[in-house]
Amino acid sequence: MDVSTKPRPAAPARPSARERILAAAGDIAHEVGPANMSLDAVAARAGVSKGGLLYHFPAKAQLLEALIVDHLRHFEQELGDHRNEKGGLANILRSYLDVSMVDCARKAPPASGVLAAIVQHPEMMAPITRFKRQMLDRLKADAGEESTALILFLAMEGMRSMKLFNADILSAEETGRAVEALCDLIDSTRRPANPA
Amino acid sequence: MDVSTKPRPAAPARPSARERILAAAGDIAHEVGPANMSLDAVAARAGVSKGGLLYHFPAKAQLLEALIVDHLRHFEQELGDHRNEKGGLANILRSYLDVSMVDCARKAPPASGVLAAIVQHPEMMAPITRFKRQMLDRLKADAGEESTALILFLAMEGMRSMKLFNADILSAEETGRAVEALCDLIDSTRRPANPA
DNA sequence: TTTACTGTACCGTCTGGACGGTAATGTCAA
DNA sequence: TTGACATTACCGTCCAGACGGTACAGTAAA
Repeated sequence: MDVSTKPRPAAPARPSARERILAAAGDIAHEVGPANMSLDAVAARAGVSKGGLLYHFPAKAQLLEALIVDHLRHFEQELGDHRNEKGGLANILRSYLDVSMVDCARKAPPASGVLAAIVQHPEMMAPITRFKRQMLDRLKADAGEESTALILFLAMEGMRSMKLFNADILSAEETGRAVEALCDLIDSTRRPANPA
Repeated sequence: MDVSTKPRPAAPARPSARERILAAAGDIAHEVGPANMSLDAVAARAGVSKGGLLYHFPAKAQLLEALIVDHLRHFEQELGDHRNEKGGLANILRSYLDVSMVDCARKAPPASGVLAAIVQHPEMMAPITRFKRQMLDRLKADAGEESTALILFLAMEGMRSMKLFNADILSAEETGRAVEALCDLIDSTRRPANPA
């Protein structure tokens, strides 16, 4: 009953302004289109003044870059978590597939933020391209056959792009069957677990 | 020697203003980023005054829409041509694969125009989504196994998205091997040619 | 006369971002 | 203990420039 235990009456344990801004940027980009994301709108959505926003991100480009960095780090994090859960036994192909699909099942906003960054500053695609190239190399290293890694990678890029554009083309059933087929592909070309 | 045979001294058989504008839009979108495509820049690149541009496309949204319609019609056209070349014998899966890959091998600008449209007016994604859904249905109808159609579709979406973002992730060799693998997949699950 | 533009001038709106506050919270010497 | 200053984390306003779009007078070919 005593409200005084919570010094701040509203918003218990509210995320930091920075996090709120990043999340708001994704939301706004998703709502008005990635090309039309204005700082005013982001600030308002984040519950921050424009001055406050510019304190955390002195230029729009820096906000956009943060969106990308965040996204990449988040994916890498989830990939690591997934592999640890499986005790490091699962091969990367499967982890990559699972994490990508979980990512795609999420709400669109975060991806829209990344899209906003890319279309406003095409050069920001570079770190993403690098990241994906490394990802592909990791897949190739662990795949029994190169073609398996390539097809899996391409299929996941396809999934991701459909999510990025909010294009719900595949039904849930089709998505499930596609994943199943990719699993079969991975397993059928799996190389001998350990040469020892 | 007589220049008077060509009434216009410069640019022999120059494409129509409309076509030039559409092409210029793609170029500009590619150069400055799909979000930063301004009408002034497009008009200048197309060698048309701003008034001239607005004569053909009274609003920016109409230019963007034309970019999408053009792109879709162009793809459909190429698909038809490809099938006719093969005397209608090639199954759609192969035609779709070939045409998609040719499309991806082209210079990026046209795709950037489409991207510009989508990110500025997300609702313009709808016709593209519809088109792709129909494409997928056609693939499914002709595939021996649904999973083949799904994987091929996803992989091509992946290819297309990498092109869209100018991300040259796969080497030419990898691309070739991926296509080969997809061909094998199509052939290995081909259903009996004709039940008659 | 119509079509297909050119060229210029202009308007209102939006946007990024610069800037000058300010309140709260340290930090530290006297 | 206190006053002086520094730092952090913002707020709110203002402005120059860019952009989409309008208006309109002119022109050259069909």
